[in-house]
Amino acid sequence: MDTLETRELRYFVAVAEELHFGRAAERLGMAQPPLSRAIQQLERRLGVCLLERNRRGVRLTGAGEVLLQEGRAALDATAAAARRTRRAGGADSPGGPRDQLVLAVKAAASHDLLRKLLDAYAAEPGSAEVEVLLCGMCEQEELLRDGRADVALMHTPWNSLAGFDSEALTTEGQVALLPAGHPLAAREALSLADVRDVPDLPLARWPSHGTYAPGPGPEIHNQTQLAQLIALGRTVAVVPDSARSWLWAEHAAVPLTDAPPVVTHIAWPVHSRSVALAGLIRTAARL
Amino acid sequence: MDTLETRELRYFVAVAEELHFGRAAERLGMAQPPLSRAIQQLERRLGVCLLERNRRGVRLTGAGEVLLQEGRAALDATAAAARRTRRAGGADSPGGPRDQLVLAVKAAASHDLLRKLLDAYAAEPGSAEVEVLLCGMCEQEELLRDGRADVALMHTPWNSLAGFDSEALTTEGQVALLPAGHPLAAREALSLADVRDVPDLPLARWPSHGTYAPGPGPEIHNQTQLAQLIALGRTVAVVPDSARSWLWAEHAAVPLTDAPPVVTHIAWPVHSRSVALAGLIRTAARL
DNA sequence: ACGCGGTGATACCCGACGGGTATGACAGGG
DNA sequence: CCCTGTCATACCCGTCGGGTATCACCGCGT
Repeated sequence: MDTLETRELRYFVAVAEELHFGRAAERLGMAQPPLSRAIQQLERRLGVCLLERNRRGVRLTGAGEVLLQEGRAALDATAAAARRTRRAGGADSPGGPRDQLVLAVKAAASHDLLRKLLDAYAAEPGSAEVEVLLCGMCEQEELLRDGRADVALMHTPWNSLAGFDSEALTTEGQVALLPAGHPLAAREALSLADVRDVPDLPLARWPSHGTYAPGPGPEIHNQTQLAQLIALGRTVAVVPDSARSWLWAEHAAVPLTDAPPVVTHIAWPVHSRSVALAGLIRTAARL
Repeated sequence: MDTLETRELRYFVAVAEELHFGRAAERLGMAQPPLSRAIQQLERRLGVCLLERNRRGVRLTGAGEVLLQEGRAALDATAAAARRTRRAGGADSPGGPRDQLVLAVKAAASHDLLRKLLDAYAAEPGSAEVEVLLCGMCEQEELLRDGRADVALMHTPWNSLAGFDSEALTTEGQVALLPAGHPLAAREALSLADVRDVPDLPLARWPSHGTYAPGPGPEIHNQTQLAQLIALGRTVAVVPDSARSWLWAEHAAVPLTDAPPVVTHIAWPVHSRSVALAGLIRTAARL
């Protein structure tokens, strides 16, 4: 009577994201009429109007917004349950598959910290196998939530630690990454204001949870692209100190006096009770 | 093919908790054979053995433990989605039902703080209606997770703030609560060691997430019971300073020098995006 | 003004599957 | 030894989820 099925949540999230029954049905691999009916049944069962159907397309009501948010979280949780259970399968029988940990790391970030962590953990007696899952800019949180990863390296202020347990590992400052020939590249230090309004060098824009803030600068998708755009003199970026390890000859890095420090954390889902995970965290904390 | 239905999770959690198909089926309001079949299907779909069936009862495998843990979380998340959506229903239409917040508080704890908070918030312009949900010793976390509450007052070190956003409100010391006539009641201050091994007064035991640690003292379920047992000279307890507001004449409170301080937090689920909630938190932070 | 395209809703049918009842296989205890 | 209690199997049935065909409605073009 009052318990939502994951099927219903999947359907509703698809419709709420597409705002179009036909496209949502296609995405779900089904026909449109049963999808319409399913959403109507869902609305009846909840006793709530979720969608506002104007003859031209669909809009979310307030309750719909809530269900989109909460439904995504619930779907993540069930997906995580399935994945983690599958991975734990057989691990109880002695001689079964070794413990395995999936560690999510932003590609090209914290490279030497990561190497040190992996080396130190591998040297521990009884350590599990660690699979490194290199991901995009802000995906670690999603990967942890839906069970594709067990543990992640995260970087405040870009990642949010909300909803996870975490331990801070290192703190570093930030530098401005400029084309080597640029006048500002000769300075000893810069402030954020200096790099924000350079007329010929618009500040690069990083995605924040899949969307880009508006602005004049180019939209950055990965580190290679950023490096090239800077080398070409098209943009300037604010990056952590450790980025110096991948500087090109055409790059210059100038310390920033007032940029917020970047803290690298190791983070994991609350209530994780795996000995392998505990060992990795202990190793990380000792670095 | 790989997406768990909430029905399957409900069934498995019931079996895993009862460790008995018959009782689980009864609890679920269904017959035992379809339940057996559903669990078998679940195991086949996950490709994992979840239960070890000895002819006498059932035991969880390692994978089963994982699914019990993760499945509970997933069920909480879907229940929360349903509840919060229902509560948000109609709130979007102007003139619809007022915003409502459910605040979970341990019964008899932080009484004056709660009163101040409610008064201050009610005085705010545009404040929502606040329903106070008085709960047992450690239920706030569950209430927040499954959507029965929107926000809670929690007390470290008893409650865990893991998985929630929170803000610290007040810190207080702890006192030993003794029968008025007891020799220790005359002391100016006590240490934890003093109250731990009083031969004639075993330390009362509080439940921690539903279970009691072993020990000689009585198992406490609520504040009234504790007060009476102390007055009867049967036990001694360690409680926050603010408990002084409900002391009886037969009680004596003696400060403890080395007890961990009790911090009262206001906590809420991560990603909450309600203006009413934000207002309540802001009010609390200003107290 | 009229027809056309595109939206979501309705009508109807069918097969899958979730659930019930009856029964079986098997172990432990009086 | 049978009786009790456990979970698994066999079989039946009704519900309901999904597909196809179609409708009702609106905006827009000519």
